[in-house]
Amino acid sequence: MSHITLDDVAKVSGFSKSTVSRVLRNDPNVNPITKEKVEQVAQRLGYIPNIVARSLRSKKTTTIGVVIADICNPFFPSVVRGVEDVAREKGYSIILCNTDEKYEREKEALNTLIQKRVDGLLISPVQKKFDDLLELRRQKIPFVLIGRHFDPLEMDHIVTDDIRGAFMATEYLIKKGHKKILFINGPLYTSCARERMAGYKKALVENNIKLDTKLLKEGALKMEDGYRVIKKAISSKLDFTAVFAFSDLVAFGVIKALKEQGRKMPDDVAVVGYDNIDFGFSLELPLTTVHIPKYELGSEGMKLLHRKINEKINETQKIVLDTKLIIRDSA
Amino acid sequence: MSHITLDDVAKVSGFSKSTVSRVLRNDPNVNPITKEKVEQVAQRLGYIPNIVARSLRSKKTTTIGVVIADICNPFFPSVVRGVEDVAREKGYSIILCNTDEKYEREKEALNTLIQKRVDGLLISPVQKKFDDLLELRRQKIPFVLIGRHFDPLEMDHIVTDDIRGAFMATEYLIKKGHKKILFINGPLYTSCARERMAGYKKALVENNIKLDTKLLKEGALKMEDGYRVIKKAISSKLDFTAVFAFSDLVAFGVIKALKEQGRKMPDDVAVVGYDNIDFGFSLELPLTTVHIPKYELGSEGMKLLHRKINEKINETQKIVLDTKLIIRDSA
DNA sequence: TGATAATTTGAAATCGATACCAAATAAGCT
DNA sequence: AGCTTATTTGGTATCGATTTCAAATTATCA
Repeated sequence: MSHITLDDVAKVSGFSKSTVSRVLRNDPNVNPITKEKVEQVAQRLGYIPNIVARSLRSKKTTTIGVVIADICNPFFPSVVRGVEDVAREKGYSIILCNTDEKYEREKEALNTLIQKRVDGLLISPVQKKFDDLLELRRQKIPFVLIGRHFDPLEMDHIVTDDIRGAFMATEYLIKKGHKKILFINGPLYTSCARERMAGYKKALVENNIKLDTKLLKEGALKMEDGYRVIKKAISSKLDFTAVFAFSDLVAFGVIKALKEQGRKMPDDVAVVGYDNIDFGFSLELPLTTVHIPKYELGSEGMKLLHRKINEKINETQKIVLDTKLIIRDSA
Repeated sequence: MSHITLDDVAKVSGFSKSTVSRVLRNDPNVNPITKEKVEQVAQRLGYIPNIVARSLRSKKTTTIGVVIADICNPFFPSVVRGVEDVAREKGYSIILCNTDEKYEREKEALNTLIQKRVDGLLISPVQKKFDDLLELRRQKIPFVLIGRHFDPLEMDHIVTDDIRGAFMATEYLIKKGHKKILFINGPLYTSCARERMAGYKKALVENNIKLDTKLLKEGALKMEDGYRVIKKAISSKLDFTAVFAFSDLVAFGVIKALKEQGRKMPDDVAVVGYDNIDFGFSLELPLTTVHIPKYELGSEGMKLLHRKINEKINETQKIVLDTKLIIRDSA
């Protein structure tokens, strides 16, 4: 006795495979009495449906792929949690893949996910290239981008209003009297870095502050990056009174470097982060930051994906969630 | 043209399905010249193997289930990352499920994972009941418990030495002169809470300190729990000079409450946490804590699972990883 | 009551691969 | 050359469900 199959249930209950299948799928076209009988037999035999077989025939796996940079980046757990909650509710499981911000890894992940025939994908794309995404489109596999988007490519996505987020952060610093705001931005191949740059510049322009390109740094993703930039800035005597960091993680590095250099926060240097990750509040000086609705990014993204999978929506859906400034003590 | 199948590749290349299948699986029993030809055709047609079909026949899905309490609990991302890295390397994908520490959710998760025919499971069990795990065993599905274990049940697991961890933490506090150490433990249905309790008591005994049950609290899992316990302890004038918390998360709550009550750390009250999560260092006063090798818990757990799946190991494997005390400033 | 429609059931084909065994071909050796 | 063995290939059954379409049964109503 290897495993009880639908066949076994059919034989024992005396009904056909078709009928048994209908019962187990809760197909309404079946006599309640029959249903009852079949269910009892299934129960008694300890029948466990084989979803692999079902998937092969029905061409649905009730599984979706979630491709992110790194679950250890405190930005992502909430996103993934949002996805999983909605996915579970709708009957999907999620396969999680980390790319470490490497295009090749993203491509590999998408490949196996395609081969495993996931019903759809939620992707926080690396954005160094996008051939792999075009391939998804060619395969007609529904997918939704999370947190980043490719502007001219007309792909479904859910993002946050980063122009506004960066604008608010920068303007807040300006209103506090800062004119020399060091902007440690992320890699410019990401849409969010480009948009935050736009927000930063917009705030400067509207407040008649001339852009100083020496105050623009890019490519920061991790704590070390923030740390390194500050160390270098200080050793090269760069003049700045405030720092706007690409992420809270980067801001943490900034704060660490500042502390080591004996610069006081927020008096010597004001610091504003981005993301509003947990524990940003538990710093020596709670971090002022721009809040991103991370959970909603995931949950709403999954809802959109679900619609994409089940309804035939042709137009590209673009969702933009609001950001908001969280004022605490670091600026 | 819906999708290119192995059949199509066979027809176009002129070889049989069997041969084509062998080529695509890298079976060595095939003429290199044939292999070359078939691969070219597959490439040209844009053939994408259907792993669902393969899984049905081969009874292997190259997918494993990962069941944890909550990816948003900062303890888990590293664990999951460790799992995923090794899994990917060995050719597996991971399906992630959150249980929120609820038995019913765990049971549901295991059910769908069984139905999806995962090759194995990594589980951080809720431990309120374990019928679902016995069912896994009955189904002969390999699984490894992570971070928690059921002592008399002889199940494979990978855990940390929590008796020693709690012992070290407690003894450290004692050596610092503390005699009244409030122990805010986790729920006693978890093996780790019970072991930490044992470590705590052992340290007291070895140092001739009488156990005061009023200093024992249990059931704490989240920040709020730590916060609440301290508030209540202080309002009821409980006498303590140190706190040993079940987790860093709980310790954060403790610290918050302490701060609100105007008690200084570490002079009025010393605090020690557990887990050594990221950002524990970035507190006002960096947190003294017990380090758990989270990544290794995941990666080694996955390695063990892989062996369990591929070799027929009958004896139960129990792995115990070392904990270590991280001395910082909070105690 | 008899014709028609609705409900319920079943038989067979199918999803796309792998497994198993047999056949064909090539290689090795006395 | 002739026989044995190794290598390579092919045919068919199979994994375990769903789908499609037809048949049987029951219900509806003039």
